[in-house]
Amino acid sequence: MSAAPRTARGVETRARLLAAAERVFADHGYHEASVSRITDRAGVGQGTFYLYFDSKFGIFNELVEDLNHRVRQAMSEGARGATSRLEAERAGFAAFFRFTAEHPALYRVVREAESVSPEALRLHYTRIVEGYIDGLREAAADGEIWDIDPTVAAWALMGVGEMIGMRWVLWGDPDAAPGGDADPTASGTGRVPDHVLDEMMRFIGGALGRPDLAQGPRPAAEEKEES
Amino acid sequence: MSAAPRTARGVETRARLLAAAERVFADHGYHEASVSRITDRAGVGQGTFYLYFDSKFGIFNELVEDLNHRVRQAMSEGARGATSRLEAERAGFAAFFRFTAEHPALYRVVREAESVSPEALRLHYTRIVEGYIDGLREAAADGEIWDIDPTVAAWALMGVGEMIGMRWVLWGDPDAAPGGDADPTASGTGRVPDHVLDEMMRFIGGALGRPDLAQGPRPAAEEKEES
Amino acid sequence: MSAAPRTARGVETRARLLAAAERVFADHGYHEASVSRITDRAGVGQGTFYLYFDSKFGIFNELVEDLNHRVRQAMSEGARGATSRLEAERAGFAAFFRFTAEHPALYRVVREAESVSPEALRLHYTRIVEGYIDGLREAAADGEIWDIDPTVAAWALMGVGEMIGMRWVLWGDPDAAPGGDADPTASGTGRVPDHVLDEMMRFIGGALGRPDLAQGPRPAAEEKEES
Amino acid sequence: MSAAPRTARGVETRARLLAAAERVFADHGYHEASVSRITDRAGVGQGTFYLYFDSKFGIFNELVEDLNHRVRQAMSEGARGATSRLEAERAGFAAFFRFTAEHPALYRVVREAESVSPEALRLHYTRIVEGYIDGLREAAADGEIWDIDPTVAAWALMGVGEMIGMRWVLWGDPDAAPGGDADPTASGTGRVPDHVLDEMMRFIGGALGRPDLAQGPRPAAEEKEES
DNA sequence: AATGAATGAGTGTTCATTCAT
DNA sequence: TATGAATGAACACTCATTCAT
Repeated sequence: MSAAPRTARGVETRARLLAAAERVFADHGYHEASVSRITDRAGVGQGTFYLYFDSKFGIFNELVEDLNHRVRQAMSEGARGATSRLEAERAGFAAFFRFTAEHPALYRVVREAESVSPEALRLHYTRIVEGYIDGLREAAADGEIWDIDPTVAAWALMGVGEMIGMRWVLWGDPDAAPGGDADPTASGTGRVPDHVLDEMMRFIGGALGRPDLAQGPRPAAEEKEES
Repeated sequence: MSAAPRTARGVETRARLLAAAERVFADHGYHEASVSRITDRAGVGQGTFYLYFDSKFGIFNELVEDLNHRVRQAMSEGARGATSRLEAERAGFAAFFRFTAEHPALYRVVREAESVSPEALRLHYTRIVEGYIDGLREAAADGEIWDIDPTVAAWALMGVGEMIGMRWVLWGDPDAAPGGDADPTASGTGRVPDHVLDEMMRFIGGALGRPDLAQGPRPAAEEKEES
Repeated sequence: MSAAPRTARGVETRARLLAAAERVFADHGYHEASVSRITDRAGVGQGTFYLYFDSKFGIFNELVEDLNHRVRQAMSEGARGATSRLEAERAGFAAFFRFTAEHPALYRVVREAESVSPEALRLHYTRIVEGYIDGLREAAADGEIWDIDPTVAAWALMGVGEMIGMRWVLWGDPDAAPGGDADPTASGTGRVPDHVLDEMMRFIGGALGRPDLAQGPRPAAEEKEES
Repeated sequence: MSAAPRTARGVETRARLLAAAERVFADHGYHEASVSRITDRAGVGQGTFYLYFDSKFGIFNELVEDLNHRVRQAMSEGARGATSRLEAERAGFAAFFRFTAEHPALYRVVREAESVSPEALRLHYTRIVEGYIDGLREAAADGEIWDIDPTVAAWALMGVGEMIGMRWVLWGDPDAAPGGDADPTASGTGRVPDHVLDEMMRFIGGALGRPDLAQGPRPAAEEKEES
């Protein structure tokens, strides 16, 4: 049975194990990531692992929880300084992409959770979606967006962020073509180019019926509107 | 080394193995799915597997390829009978969700491919996205949508479909709440309620700047607002 | 149950299998050599193998037998044209080394036979040794050699030939040093340099007490010493 | 990855595994010797094996190395007490045969190494030969033997020892005839009869041109010296 | 005579977990 | 608190052999 650490040293060891797990899970995926690899990277003995975690499955769930907490915090912090709703929205996504770039484990771990711990997976997505729903409700109340069903819209937004992040952050090289001989796992992590972020925000703006996002940035759009 | 079957009996056996793999991978995920479970379900001996596939990894890749082919076919077939672009679009998504419901392996296998065979994963998404891109280019040329970057928009659409499908088809029960004691893996597969599909199409319509999609349904929404 | 071939085609097939086995056993050793590799190389189906041989073990024994027969024939043929006993002796060894170079399977198969078919191994060595014994008896009767025990001497001669052959024919490159990064299995097969053959004959000549062999060449060696 | 043991218990376990491997490889040959047979004999679990050795191949190489070390030590220790060169030489061979009798693995493992680990095989023979070469050089410098090429002579000596050892020590029963129904693998290990050792030393003595070895025992040899 | 499909026992190896120290 | 030794179940994969055609 694992237990909460009782000493400062214990706290430190536990944290080292969790950090090591994030790296190892991100690099190898859940099944290839052995407990011994985690303890090696953490610089502790194998037995020590079981002082703080019940099982490999246990640390996995805790890690998903932890990442979920941190990514949501990063998103709200990212949006905090914004002076307008528009800016805040964009800042939230940008923070999400930044977090993804720094913590590729977020993607790898979460996607693999589908088969490892579906429960944890649901919790992760649901929590983020709930944040979106709240924001959408507020915005709708302020008349800033259409009256689109906030739950559906929130899941759609989640999907947009996930795919754009996967494509541009995780896969990195914007010109990466499947079949290329570069090792896809090694493609490192990039960032979302400004252009892509712009277009994505236009997509979202239009979707939610925000004239400010969808049409403001683009005179070209107006021509079209007229046509 | 695996080889193509040379007799009718061999063709039959190979097909049985592939079908069994789809089921087993969907039920257990890649790593929990043992070759012997696949051969058991196919009703052949363990060694027979290796007459037709190089490895467990090999059949996995082939399965991803196969599902990719079939889902794209289902989508274009679903859209074929449509009389308007609008209808076609909606029919394509509906076909995707139907396929998902019948082949939950699509999700489970593809998502796990992130860590099993990233190359296959990229190929899968990229091929679908390419279909979207073509459609978007055409629509833009016909003046039906804004001049949004088709690549960005296509990935965003992919994300919308993926998340809506995951939420409503894969998780099934629309009211499913994480933490419920129902086994999430067993929650079976449902279908996307019409209301959700409607809202999703409005989301997409607005995103792409299609007044027909985005605004048509709005009056209905207004009633709701009033209620 | 295997059977002797009844048609010309069958004779041909059987011979092709035996030749393929020689190559495959030489290249891979007994255990790495699968029956299917043999049938592949012979260009026949797997089942065909069992028409002519009882088992993998069966063809192995037959091959050892076959090689034994051929190497002994090569040795006596090699010696046949010789005009003096000295020349004949040398020619016999030279023929042995030549055969070894052309049929590396002889070494590889025979040495591995230690653990595969000790019975076949004994038979192989014993037959060759018996040839030596006969020759030694004759020579002793003619007063050409000491009265050394012919059995002991014969086994010793066998060892000399085996090791010199292994070192210079099988390992090839005379300067090959273990630990070099060249693949030892690929070092191909060489031939015994004249100098080595000379020295070996002096060794044997002295051992058997043949002044002709042992001392004749010495003056040449002295030049070398002086140079 | 295997690691060196860090505790006394670990050292003990590792040694038990190596000893068990020697027995099992000797009894069954490399390929028939399963890791589980080794661990069974060592009285440890299967997994324990991989704490100390990388693979079955790894322990094989280590065993060859180990046996090589020990046989060379046995030979030089055997020769140490000798008061004359003659005695030392004979004692060295006798020690070699004794070691062979106690460690039949030496032969079985080394001969099989031809196909399992040619690199290890070469190293083994080369190291022993190098010892011979050194001895021959010294003897030549002291004028005790002819000026025969020491490398050729050393390999020849190696062969003599190997074959005599195989014939009399490994096959045991001096009258053993191939085709007898006794199981050849079970023929146990015998010792080289004095008579055989005597004759072998005469063979070698003559070969190297040592009057002390070749002629002492045998008046017949004197005729030759005169010629 | 010839074949290729089928088999299932057997092997090397990994790894989450336990436990004595 | 920490550890490394030990375990054994589990798995991917191979291959000699059989058999229906």
